[in-house]
Amino acid sequence: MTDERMRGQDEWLPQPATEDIELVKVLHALGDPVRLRLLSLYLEGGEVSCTLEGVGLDHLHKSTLSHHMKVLRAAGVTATRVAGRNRFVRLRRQDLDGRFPGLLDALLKGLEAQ
Amino acid sequence: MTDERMRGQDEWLPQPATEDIELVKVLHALGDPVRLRLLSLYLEGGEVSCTLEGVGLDHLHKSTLSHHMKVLRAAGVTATRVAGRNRFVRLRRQDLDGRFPGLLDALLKGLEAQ
DNA sequence: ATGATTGTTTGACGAGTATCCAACGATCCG
DNA sequence: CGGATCGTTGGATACTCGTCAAACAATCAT
Repeated sequence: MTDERMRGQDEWLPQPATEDIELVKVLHALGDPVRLRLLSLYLEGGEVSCTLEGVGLDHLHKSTLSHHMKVLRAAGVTATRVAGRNRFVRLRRQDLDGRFPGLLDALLKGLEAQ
Repeated sequence: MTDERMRGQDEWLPQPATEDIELVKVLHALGDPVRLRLLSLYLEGGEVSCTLEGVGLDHLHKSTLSHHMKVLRAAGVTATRVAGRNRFVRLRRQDLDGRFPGLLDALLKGLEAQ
């Protein structure tokens, strides 16, 4: 099932509907150093372009990062808006907070603590 | 580094010290259906024997479950006390709550919601 | 149009992992 | 002692996954 609420606004990459987000898939998606680093970027708020520089992920090939972003999107963690050549990624904070209350806040605190 | 606080009491299987518990390893350990099911058992409180019946994991070989329990222990999620032939597993709730405040609570709520 | 930019897709490869099975070690019980 | 119980370990196998490289598609700029 695909989320339909954003129809007619912009173009978005496919993502699971809110009610289809599964905890085990979210945890699996975040149980990787690269994707957890991406999460910490997204947690800072706003939209993030796929072009990443100086965030400690320069050693990775662009296709590798594209793969990781797809995993996060498929798990329901992020939403990706398509604007021309660019993709802007943001956290699905409202959806995640509604489905797993306190999870993102705990992860944010945990990431800061380390 | 190994946690030394429990010396002289009982025999425990090796586990990482509290300050060595890493968020990404915890998330990776829990990003698996079997281990997340185990977590939900441990979250109910008390110690749980390794003998599991009627909890929806009967289809797995005992060595497979032993492997999953080892992963949880190595990630710092659980502690295992050895008493004779038996092993009693419990959550390291205090350690995890101290290191990642709110994480276990959010996971518990998330598991109940599903 | 031509070329540069941005990101995805596909294939390949090595590393990791989930599972079962068999064997083992340790422990408890007659 | 001898057998049963509880759990771990090692090997084998199939599958998943992280990474890179090359090709591709779409868009923007000149």
